Amino acid sequence: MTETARLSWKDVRDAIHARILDSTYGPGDKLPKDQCLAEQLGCARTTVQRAMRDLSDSGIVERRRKGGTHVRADPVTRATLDIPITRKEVEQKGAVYGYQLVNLGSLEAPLAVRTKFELSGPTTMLHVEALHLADHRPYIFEDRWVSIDTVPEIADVDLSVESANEWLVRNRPYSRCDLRFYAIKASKRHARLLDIAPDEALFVMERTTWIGTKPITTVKAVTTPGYQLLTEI
Amino acid sequence: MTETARLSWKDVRDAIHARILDSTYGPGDKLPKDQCLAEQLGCARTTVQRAMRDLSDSGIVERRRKGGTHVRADPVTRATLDIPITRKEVEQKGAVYGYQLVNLGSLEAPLAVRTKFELSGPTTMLHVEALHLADHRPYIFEDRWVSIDTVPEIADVDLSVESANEWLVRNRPYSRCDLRFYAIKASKRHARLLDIAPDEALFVMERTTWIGTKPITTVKAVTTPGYQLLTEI
DNA sequence: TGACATAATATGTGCATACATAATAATCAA
DNA sequence: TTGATTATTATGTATGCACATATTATGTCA
Repeated sequence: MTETARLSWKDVRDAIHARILDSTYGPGDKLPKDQCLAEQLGCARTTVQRAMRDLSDSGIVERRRKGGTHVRADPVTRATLDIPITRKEVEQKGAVYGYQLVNLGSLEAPLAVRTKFELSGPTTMLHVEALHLADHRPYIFEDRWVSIDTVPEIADVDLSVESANEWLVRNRPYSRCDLRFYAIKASKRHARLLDIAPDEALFVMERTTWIGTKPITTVKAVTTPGYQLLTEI
Repeated sequence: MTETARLSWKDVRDAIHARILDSTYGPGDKLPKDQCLAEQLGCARTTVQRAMRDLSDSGIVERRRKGGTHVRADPVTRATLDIPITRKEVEQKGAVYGYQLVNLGSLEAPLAVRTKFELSGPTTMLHVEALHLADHRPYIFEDRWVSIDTVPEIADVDLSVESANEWLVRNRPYSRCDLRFYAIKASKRHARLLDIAPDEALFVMERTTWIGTKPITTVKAVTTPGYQLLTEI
């Protein structure tokens, strides 16, 4: 009944977060310095530091050397997205995964692709179009360009059997990844491939990856109507 | 020329990451234990721990007590999304921000809303529809429900002047937030409000927030054609 | 006054150490 | 063989301390 267990950094984080939530410290306010909070709460400064890093990662506070710690004045909604391999995603839902190569060829990358990769000159790339199926129905149509320079081994992969999505993600780790999400109206070709009505609204996920400064792949994943992307809870 | 500067945890992280990238350790492989890596690299275990936590947060490795550290067998694309206040987003683009209240009323929350909040009984909530403008053109249409129980002060806010988006985010921090993204076909009402053609494909962001277990607000932000959501670089 | 060097300061990092915790492996009883 | 108990082990956490680094505040000189 005298001393309870020592404080964990999560306790400290929650204590500080609670003070922000109950407006003890409002948006833009400066928080006491680590050392001070450590004394107030009865722990080491290292523990406060650990807690603060978490709050900072979550976008709740901002820290600057010498400047101190402030509650973010313009809060942002910060979330972490996990995009799994499509096969895993389908299996996760309890559906049967299927894969179907639609089109494959080595050709000049269009300007849009070169722009994504920040390439200037003309470049030949591998173009792969494929369907991912869930329970034998179209699920996602992927339109992919792969850098032959960076990933020459892709030529030896039988893309009619194994999806480029899976092979690349397993064999070609990346060091940089850009994502973008938007909506498009289904073209006639999309409608035919995905077996839906034309003019349907489709959710699109675009992903571009590099290893160092060298481009690996860029893929446009066109989902079927009803598809939703959720954040982790 | 004997001893260089001591290793930073970022150096250690990059060294380990490099070994994963060059397939010294492939997907699913077990990594040496922290202590061992610390000796190999010439630093304290704490430093390896710090590096490993970062790799773990990035989804590159998985760690389990006693089980050790493994390179993720099923890599996921993990990214952090920042969704700012809409006004800030518009101003960031160098456009003039505008706001326009479309509809306001206190009424019975529909089932879809109650489901999102995991509420069982009938509940009266504040329903707010508003337009965010960029350079005097419609930018985002927001369809929002606010819990009057949790946020009674919302009744005193003049929502014809200040957006609920901004007031809530500044005055009502949340402890939990769910996000979902998808595409819809513009209804006639959407078309009229957003000044676009009907049947256009629109990108939608839905956000639901709680404080503890108490619901705060759920909002469906319907964007105009061409809108793209990007990850941070 | 303004430019530039200098001091002060809050956060960031590295390390040694001790102990906590979770998950596995080993052990032993029934 | 099975099932419960116990030991082992790799990661996780807390602490004190010293020093690094970035940034602000101060002071100095032209």
